[in-house]
Amino acid sequence: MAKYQKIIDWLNKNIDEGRLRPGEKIPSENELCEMFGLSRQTVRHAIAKLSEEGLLESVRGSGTYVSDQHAEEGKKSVVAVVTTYVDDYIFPSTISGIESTLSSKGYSMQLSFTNNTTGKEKQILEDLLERNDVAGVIMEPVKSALPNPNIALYHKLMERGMKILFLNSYYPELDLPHVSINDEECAYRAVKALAEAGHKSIGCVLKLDDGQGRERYRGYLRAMTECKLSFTYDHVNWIDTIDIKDGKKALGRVKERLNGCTAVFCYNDLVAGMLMQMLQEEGLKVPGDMSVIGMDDSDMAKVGVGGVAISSIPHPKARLGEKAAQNIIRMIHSSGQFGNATFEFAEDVIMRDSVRQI
Amino acid sequence: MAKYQKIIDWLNKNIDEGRLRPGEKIPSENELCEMFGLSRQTVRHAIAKLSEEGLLESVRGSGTYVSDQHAEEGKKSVVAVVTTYVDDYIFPSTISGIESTLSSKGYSMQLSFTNNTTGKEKQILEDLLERNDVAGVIMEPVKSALPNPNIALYHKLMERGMKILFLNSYYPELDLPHVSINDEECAYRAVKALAEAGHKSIGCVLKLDDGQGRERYRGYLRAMTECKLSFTYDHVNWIDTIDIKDGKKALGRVKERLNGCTAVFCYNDLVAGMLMQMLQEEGLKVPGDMSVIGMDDSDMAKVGVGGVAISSIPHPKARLGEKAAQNIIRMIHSSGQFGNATFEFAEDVIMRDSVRQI
DNA sequence: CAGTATTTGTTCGTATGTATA
DNA sequence: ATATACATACGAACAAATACT
Repeated sequence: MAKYQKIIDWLNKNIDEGRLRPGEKIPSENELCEMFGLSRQTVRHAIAKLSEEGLLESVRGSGTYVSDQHAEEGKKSVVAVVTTYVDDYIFPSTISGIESTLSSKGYSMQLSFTNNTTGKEKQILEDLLERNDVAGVIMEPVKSALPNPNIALYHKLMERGMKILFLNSYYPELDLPHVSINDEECAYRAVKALAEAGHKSIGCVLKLDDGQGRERYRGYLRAMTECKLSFTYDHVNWIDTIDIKDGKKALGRVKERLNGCTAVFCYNDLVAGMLMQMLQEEGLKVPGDMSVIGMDDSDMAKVGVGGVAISSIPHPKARLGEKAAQNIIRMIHSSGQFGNATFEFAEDVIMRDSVRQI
Repeated sequence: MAKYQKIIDWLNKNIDEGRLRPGEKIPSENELCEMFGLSRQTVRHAIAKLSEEGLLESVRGSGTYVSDQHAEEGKKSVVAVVTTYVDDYIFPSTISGIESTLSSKGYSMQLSFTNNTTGKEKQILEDLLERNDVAGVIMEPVKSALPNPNIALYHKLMERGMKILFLNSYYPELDLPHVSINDEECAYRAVKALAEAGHKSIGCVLKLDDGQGRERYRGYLRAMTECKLSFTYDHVNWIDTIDIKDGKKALGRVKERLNGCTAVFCYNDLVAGMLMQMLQEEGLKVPGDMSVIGMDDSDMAKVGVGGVAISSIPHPKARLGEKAAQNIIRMIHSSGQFGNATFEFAEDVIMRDSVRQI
């Protein structure tokens, strides 16, 4: 190893461990020469290297000082925001909430999409590893219910001190904070609302490839158990993202599996709407024959399908984004340790036409 | 001036002026020593400085080479995208189109919002001036119909070689390319469609504070002239962004000014929808008493107001974003000169319930 | 305030090691 | 194998800015 590298290591170590604090003067070149038994040229080479990195700043006639943290933070004013894809009704508000909060605190936002594929996620994470101007990441997990092949990359980012906050869901393998809705609690409230309306046999249609589906399933189960309703796995329907795009095809099976149910809890309003449309086309009435409840309180829920407005649980949208941005900024400012930045929203059901009181 | 600075200047000049091309070997350290009559340390110091900047790369045992352009571009792989605000129906698709195209070419997207205020625009432009990792900007103008106080900042950016492409509209003061819909042509087609349906007295409701309103007004005028319809300025209604948020209040005046019209061309579907709602509430029938045509082909147009689907001109949304991203990349790659990167989309009217055939 | 010591900035010279052509 | 060219390292000197007495 080169001799100057030893000086670099020594300085790095002392700065890291707090023996040399920001603004403090490091030993003079001649002192370092004696300490290491090296020539001044070599010492100067080491100092030059660290100065290039911005860790040290020399003042002629005075000395060499450890850079202010502040000066370093000024350069790292970008927060990367990575989401899966763009939907029309939640994404715009959330992203707007994130951006307005970030920009009011002097940060700019870099936005990427994973298209919900781990390949693209990998590419984005590798890019983040190479960049040194990104202070933090707000990340929406990719297929968070399935084992993720990019966990090692997250660990690398964490080792480099990158602040990471998950949005909407989280990877159980990583001990990192998240900001999301409390999917379990929301699902619980939705199903409980159906039970309180007098329904005994309640099915569900959930998404299987993200953690939100998993959590909502847990909430469904808790409500069913607590309300002492009989639970049959026959009434549990799992669909995935592709099914949602295909639409009716995938929902054909669903109708059969809801046989005997008087109510169904749907993953979101989009699924609820598609289901209602299918039921109506087959001559069944909502809520007469089947009560339906969704999530997100989208425009579709308000307008309704076939004139039947959909009961739903509101999504905090803009507030979710603001909270996520606030928390990533807190994490960035607090060096090393920070309080728990996890936050979960839970809203109450908005009852509309699609649920029948028995 | 330090002697090593002379070497740096000489090298910079030769690289700038193309005498030393990317990939080429610069004179060896010893050659430079002789050329400048300086010691090898001094020459090495100069080379080290430039290597830190990424302009030179030394290979032990071989020589020092001018960095590939490619290696330099690798660092400037951020495209800033600045839009006014987030709406629910055009923005998501457009931004998604931009991001997917940028990311497929190895660029990442930094997104900011001006909230349609010149103050925020100024702040963003100043930030861009300080940053040196941004290769290009896709910019949606702020209130593009009014004189812009930030033109000087745009000139500064241009002087620094920043590639700038405008989206949706443009500043007439600046000779810069834009990607947008052809507002003039689209408005022309919409109004012509009304004329071809037999309408003689056609009004309009347009937005006054952006260039799109101005262009659509020109299209309205051209259609009226070409179809030899009588034009009265009484039938021209100007509203601004705040009116749209206020909703009905501002449209009260509009109804009076449309007196005598049998059809009206609206700035977009949102305005068309609000107008239709107001007319319906006052007992007037669409299209019986008044035919309405909008723009953007939003969900609202498809679903309709009071069961009346709105005729509209489609917005290319995702394609607009893709085109903008493609063109900014073209501009970035072509050093200095580039072909005209301006592109305008023009779509055909989609006729629905809201226009009556006379 | 002046003078001196300290500290970094610049430049010269020299030497050895190591990768490449 | 040799010459070339970069990488690392040491020694020395003076200049310029700062700090201290």
